[in-house]
Amino acid sequence: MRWSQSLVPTLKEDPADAEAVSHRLTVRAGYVRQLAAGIYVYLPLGQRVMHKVIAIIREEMDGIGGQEITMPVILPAELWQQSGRWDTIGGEMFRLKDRNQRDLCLGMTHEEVIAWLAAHEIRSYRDLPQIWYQIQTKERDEARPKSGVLRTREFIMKDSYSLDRDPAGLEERYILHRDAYCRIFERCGVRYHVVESDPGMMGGAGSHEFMAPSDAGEDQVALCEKCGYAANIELARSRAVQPDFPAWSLEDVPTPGARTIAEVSAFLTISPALTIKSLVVMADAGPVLALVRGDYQLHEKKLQRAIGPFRPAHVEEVLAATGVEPGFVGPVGVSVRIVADETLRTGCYVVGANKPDTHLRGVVPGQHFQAEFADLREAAAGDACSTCGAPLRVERVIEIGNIFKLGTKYSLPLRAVYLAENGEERPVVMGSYGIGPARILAAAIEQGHDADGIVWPKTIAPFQVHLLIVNVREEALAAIADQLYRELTAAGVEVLYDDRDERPGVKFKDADLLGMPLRLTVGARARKEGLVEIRTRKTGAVVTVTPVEVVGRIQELLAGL
RNA sequence: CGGGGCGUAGCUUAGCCUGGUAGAGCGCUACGUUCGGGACGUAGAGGUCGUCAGUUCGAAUCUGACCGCCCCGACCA
Repeated sequence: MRWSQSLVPTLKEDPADAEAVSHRLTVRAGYVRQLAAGIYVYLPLGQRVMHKVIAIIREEMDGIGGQEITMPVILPAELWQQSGRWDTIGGEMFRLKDRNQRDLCLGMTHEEVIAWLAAHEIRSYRDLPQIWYQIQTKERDEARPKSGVLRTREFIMKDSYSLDRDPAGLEERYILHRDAYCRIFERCGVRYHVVESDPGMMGGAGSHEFMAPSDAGEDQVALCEKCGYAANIELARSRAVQPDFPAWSLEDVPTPGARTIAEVSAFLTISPALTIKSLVVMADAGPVLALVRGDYQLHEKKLQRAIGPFRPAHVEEVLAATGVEPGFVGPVGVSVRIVADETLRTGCYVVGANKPDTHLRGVVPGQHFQAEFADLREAAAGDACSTCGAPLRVERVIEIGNIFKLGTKYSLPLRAVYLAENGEERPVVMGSYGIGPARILAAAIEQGHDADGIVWPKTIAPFQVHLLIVNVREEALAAIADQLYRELTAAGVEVLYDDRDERPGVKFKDADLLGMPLRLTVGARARKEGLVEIRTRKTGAVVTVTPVEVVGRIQELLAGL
């Protein structure tokens, strides 16, 4: 591709509204433009990256027997009413009416359509198993689009769905997908972890997420280096390291003005691990007191699993439930439901005394108050792995793929059933599997960049070679560069040919910014000594070769990347 | 949805507090010089200062409403 005839609008300065590295670089290097919050145009270079990622995904999906189809973006409400998700999914679903006032929505995922299709077309156990997939635009009215192409309201997704006779079949299809996903992310050159995850609104019996380590990520995972345990922090299990508990006897201690755990532990000069954090929340059935050890964070999803939907209590509600303002609330002597984190089964703690400016020291759970116990705390770095005991690491990540065992959650309401060998009618057992190509693009940049710009993995770079002619007006140079462009292209190497009439500095800066794996420079040395330079973007290593050697050396260098 | 910030030329922005007809750098056009790490000169084009209403003799500037964008949180594939 000749740059002089292409749309590659690079910017000298960072766009004012971009913060994440991948956001800044995709905009500056001319890969994308933002049309509205969470809505993007892919320019030619961005489009080429997406094509490459998608081609890899398609190969691997076809490789496990996937059959590509395309489902509609506009969907009738009835399907979603049948599965129940018309009501359970909130503002995230774009909804509209047609000219006859019929309810429609824009597709955010396609389990319902797949179940509908299966209900119509699958009749016998002989028709199973099946893997159907599509690579198509999804629409989700995200509450908060952010970080460029990482979280958008419209995005391409590869979603696939497996149909099986029974859970054993689902397990097979699930493993096939897991392994295919590993190959996809490896081929795309992104680092990732496979972690246990929360099925969330998808429902079902189990799920994993594919997580690319990056500071720009929205999720966190807990990892055990020793035994390989890996889980989203939303459900990660771990064992707290127990402090040495002093032999306190039960007594009130004055703590004037000390409300937060930090203030109380500093005032009493004790470790936060010797305190209990008491939080009042309002559940459907009324107030609940949730307890975690002072040095831990309450994980709201875990609490929700334990008590159902809730919200933080207002000050008046805290007063009504405990008789004291937030800051001095504790579990002793209150009459509300108490749910405590597992960590608190043993020990001796300082808690709020439910009296102003007072805490209670020497509280022993089970003796001074009764509680239900559940896993409520967020796993933290340094916790012991619940499987092997080694210390856990916590890492920030970008979710680039996920796999769900759905079971019969959608096949039952949508009547996707088949006739078994023995004549029995049975529900199809489903799985669903997603990958976000744009997140692979962004994760690759987050993981591969330096101060000068992007450093693409060769497999998803828009071009392998950035051919740079230092001065297009020198005919001798132009002749050499044109010739190299033709030869490389003929040899099947993808070349971005910077044939613009720009000064060398501009071209070098842009080459670094765009991030192609190899840069081929035709400049003064070509004129004087008949030599051209090949520079590896990642390492900066330069080799000097004669023009006739170029194609061979380029292929060699690419093979080595 | 709650909190914070910001909307001035294609991009990055000054001016706003203290009202008096809008400025810079980059980019763009033309010509000349220059040509291996974001050159220089000369001459140009380009702005309903987000929108609407109000205050005022006069509003980019003050007030209100609305719209849009970013960040934190909530929510969530």
